[in-house]
Amino acid sequence: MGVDTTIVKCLECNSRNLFYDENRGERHCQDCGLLLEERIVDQSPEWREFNEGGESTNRSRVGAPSTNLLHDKGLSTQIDWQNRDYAGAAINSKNRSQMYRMRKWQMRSRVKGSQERNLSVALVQIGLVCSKMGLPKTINERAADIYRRALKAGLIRGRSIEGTVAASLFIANQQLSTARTVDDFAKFTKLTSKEISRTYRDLKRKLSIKTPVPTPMVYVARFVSDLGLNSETERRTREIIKKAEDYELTHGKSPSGIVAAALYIAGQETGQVRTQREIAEVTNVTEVTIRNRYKQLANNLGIKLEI
DNA sequence: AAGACGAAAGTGGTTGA
DNA sequence: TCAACAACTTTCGTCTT
Repeated sequence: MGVDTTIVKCLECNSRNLFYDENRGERHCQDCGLLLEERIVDQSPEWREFNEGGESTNRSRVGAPSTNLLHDKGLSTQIDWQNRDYAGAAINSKNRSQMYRMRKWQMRSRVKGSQERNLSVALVQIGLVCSKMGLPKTINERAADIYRRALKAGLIRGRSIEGTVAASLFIANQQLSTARTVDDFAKFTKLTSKEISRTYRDLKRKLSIKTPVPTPMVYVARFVSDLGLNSETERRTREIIKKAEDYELTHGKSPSGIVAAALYIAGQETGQVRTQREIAEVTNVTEVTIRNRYKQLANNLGIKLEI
C-alpha cells in the first residue's frame, strides 16, 4: 500500500487553500480552519519502562492508548452479539453463559444515563473546536479533563454544554499558554465572549482551578507569526514588554494592546514596518488603542521613534 | 491614495459606598 | 444597587508622506 503523507485537499470542505504554519508546525485549511497536520506526533506508549522486562511485559499494549477524549476513556472493546468466536466458529455452550454475562455487564456499563450522554456530546464538541482552531491535543485532553470534573461536580445543570465546553477549553488554553483569547473562542463557537468569560470564572471558582497570571508575553509568538515578522523583531518586542512589565506599565491594560504597541515600536526600529491597521487586524485591538499604548510606552521607556 | 493622528462620544466591566 | 471611573471602541475630520 502506497503511503501518501501529503494532504492536498481539506478533508472537510475539499478546499485546496491550505496553509502551513512553520512556527506551530501545523497545516490548516484556510477556508474552514480544520487542522490537517501536526508536526509532533507522539506515537510512543504513555508509560515508561523502569525495570527490565517489567512494565513492557506486564502492561502489554492492547488497543489504543487510554485517553480522556473518549467518553469511556477508550476502553471500549465491543463484544459481538453473535455466538461465534473470532474465526467464525460457533462458541460451545459452556462458554455461552459466560458470554451472556459479559454482554450484560457491558450493556450496563456503557453509555447510559444523562451524564454519559452529556459527556460524549461534549467531548465531540471539544474535539471539533480544537480542530477548527488548530489547538494541540494537549489542550483537547486538558479541556476534556476539566469538563469531566465540572460534570462530576454537577455544574452543567442550568448551563449549556457548549458554554462549559468553551470555558473548559479556555481554562486549558490559559494553563498551557496557547495564546488564544476569549474572542477567538467566541468566533469558533456560537457563544459571545461575555458568556464564555462568565462561565470561565464560574468554573474556575467552583472547581478551585488556578490559572497562571496572564502576561502579554504569551501572545508574542502568535502575533509575530501572523504578521510574518522576523526573530529580531520578536526579540525586541519581548524586550519592550519585559521593560513595560518591570516599570508596571501593563497593569489594567489589555494584554493584546500592549503586544500590539510593542510590535509596532519594534517593527519601526528593525525596519520590519507594519501599519497600525495590519497590527490592529491580527491583535484584535483598534488602531486608536495602538496609538495610545505605543505613545505611552515610548514616553515612559525613553524610546525615540523617527516616524 | 494610504497611513497616521487625535477629539469626542459611546460601551461594558470594575469598584466602592 | 447605584454611580463614578478607567480602558477601550467607534467614528470622523484633518494632516502628512
